[in-house]
Amino acid sequence: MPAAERRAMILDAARDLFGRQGYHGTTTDQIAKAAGISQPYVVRMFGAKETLFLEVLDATLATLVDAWRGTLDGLPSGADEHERARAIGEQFVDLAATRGLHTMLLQAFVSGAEPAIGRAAREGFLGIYRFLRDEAGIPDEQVQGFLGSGMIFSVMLAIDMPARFDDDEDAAALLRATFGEKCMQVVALARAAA
Amino acid sequence: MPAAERRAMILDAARDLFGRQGYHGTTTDQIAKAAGISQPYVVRMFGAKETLFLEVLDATLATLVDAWRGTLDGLPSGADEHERARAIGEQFVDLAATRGLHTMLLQAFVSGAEPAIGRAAREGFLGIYRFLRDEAGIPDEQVQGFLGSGMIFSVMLAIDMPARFDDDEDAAALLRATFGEKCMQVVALARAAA
DNA sequence: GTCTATACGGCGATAGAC
DNA sequence: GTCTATCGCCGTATAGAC
Repeated sequence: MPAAERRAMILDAARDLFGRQGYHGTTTDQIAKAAGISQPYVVRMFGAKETLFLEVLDATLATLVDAWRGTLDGLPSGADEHERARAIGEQFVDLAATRGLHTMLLQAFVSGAEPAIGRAAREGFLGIYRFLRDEAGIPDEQVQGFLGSGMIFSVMLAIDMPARFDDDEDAAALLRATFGEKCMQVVALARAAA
Repeated sequence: MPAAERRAMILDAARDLFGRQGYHGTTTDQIAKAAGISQPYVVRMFGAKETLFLEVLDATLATLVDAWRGTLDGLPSGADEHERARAIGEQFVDLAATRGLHTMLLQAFVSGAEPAIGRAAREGFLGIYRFLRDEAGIPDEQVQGFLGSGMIFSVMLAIDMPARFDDDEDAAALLRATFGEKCMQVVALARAAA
């Protein structure tokens, strides 16, 4: 198999595993097994586990921003900032289909104790902010609400709250409170991705 | 030293370290050194690293909820839901003085791959929701905004964004966008805690 | 391009003394 | 209540063959 294709497979498997278990909680052997190759080959291909994590982070951010660009391009040119925010907000939720995307970002944000990861995570967050401000044209007053709802969605995925919707009354109430009318849709999407 | 006091010291040291480095990224030896005792004694006292993490999580949630109760008690009895939300929101930021509190919670939320931690994290999140709803009387419509801004604050601490306020224009813009008027105060608090 | 074998360090946990 | 010594496992990384 050509190296480029192999890399993509490894990056996909690694995003899912790093997203669920974090940087230190994931072994290169788990990633290798998920990608169907040997552990030393994973290390050989990326040099070190940390480099792999950083490449996964870059790829994940690129996937997110590319998807948002596509969403904005598909919008009628007269769309105002609320419509744009709503559209990319929905796209963010839909990206749950890309397994591990949201949790991978969250894991990067909490792995700042590794200096290189901390730098990349900070820079990645700033890249998202710049995109919202400069490309999506979201005014600063709306940024907090947008980022906040994205964070809540990501954390809900991380703690697998949507799985408890049917069994736990409070879980259902919380999901309704945080996602409002879109609750059922979000829960369905999250479950399909899990 | 009496066991109870020793426990409290270990729990404090562990909260800080787990908060910065996560469950898998923190060793029982680091915690022992921070608490000034030997590594086997840490394990002996809590049985296992996982038990220690779960106890730290419980203690951290208790600290948060107790602080919030105190805040609500100090409010004039006529305070409406917006005043109550504002008061406990400020208290949440002030709790940055309790080193590692916010990041510890975040770390618990992303460590759900360990079954016992996942359960405790989910239950902890629900406990926070119940407190907001039943004790603080925050209506469901306000819950998303409240939780969202709390998440953003916690993530900003985790990636050490406040430290970049002076040097990075975009970091400053992001912090202003997410914290508004309270930005300077929040940045100062976050830095004092770091 | 991919594997097997393996070195090496580190970590959680146990044993047992004081 | 607290320590030292230590076991055994696991994880990353390297060497080197095919």
